[in-house]
Amino acid sequence: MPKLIKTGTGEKLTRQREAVLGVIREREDHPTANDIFEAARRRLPGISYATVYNSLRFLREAGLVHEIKFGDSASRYDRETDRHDHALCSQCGKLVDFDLPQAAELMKAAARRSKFKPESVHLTLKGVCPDCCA
Amino acid sequence: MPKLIKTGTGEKLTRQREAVLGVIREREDHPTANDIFEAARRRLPGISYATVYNSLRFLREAGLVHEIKFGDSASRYDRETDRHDHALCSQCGKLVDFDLPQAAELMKAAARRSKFKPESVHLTLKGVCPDCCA
DNA sequence: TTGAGATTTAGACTAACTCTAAATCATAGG
DNA sequence: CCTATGATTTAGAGTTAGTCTAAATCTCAA
Repeated sequence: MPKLIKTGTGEKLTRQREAVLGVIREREDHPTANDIFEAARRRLPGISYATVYNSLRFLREAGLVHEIKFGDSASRYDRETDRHDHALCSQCGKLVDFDLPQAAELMKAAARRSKFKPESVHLTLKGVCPDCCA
Repeated sequence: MPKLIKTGTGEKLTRQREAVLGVIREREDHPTANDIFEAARRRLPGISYATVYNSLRFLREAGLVHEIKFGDSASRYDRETDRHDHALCSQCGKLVDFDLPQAAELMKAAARRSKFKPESVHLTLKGVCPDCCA
């Protein structure tokens, strides 16, 4: 069902990789590698920690999952692979996806200012989420 | 000379903290904690690794330095404490500061989309720096 | 001069990965 | 059906960046 973008010899969507992808796809939130390891172990009891990391790298390079790195603590993984931005709640730590429609112009403006040849932009909003505001 | 923003009992700009601040202030680039440790040791030979980290936390909380965390590898420190954005070269890894004048509106737009009460925005451009472009 | 609190120090510890080498698996050729 | 070649997985050791701890040292007001 999932289309592999990545080609090259011997890069298959194995049982383990499928389990990891399944875990990420069925979750609404943004699990860490460790969360994924625990959930994947429920589907495939023998799966190892290293394999989860290997699978995450494979899936990321294949464009099937998106890795979010804030410097704080562990990377989080996201089933949403289209370009988008993140809002991080300063109270509860919740991470929410959103998309800024003006992203393309934004990238151009940032490129003009920095003199870089642009490849991608990512915006992070820090603030208080609706739940914590209430 | 540096104004302490942070007050509260017993939070002094000690010799060690001043050395750390001095290292950051005299550099054009964005050193890691380890770079800072090595440079600070040249000024204050006995300074310990832990003290550099303690000082960096102190200086950050006092608003005297800015910490940049990309998920990749170590945090970097920046003498520029005003709000600004970063461009990261995908070829050579160089990190450059720039400022987007429309940041305030941007924050509002992001807040609208995400429904968060905004506190700060940060934008990261990935691309190729002028040196690598040439 | 003293002593209470702040700060520094060395080094142990931790979290989050990454690496390694041996075992296992998948499959194309015989 | 066998086999062997390369890809993949595994357990566990290693690494990196940073935090913690407890003892030593410093500072300064009383």
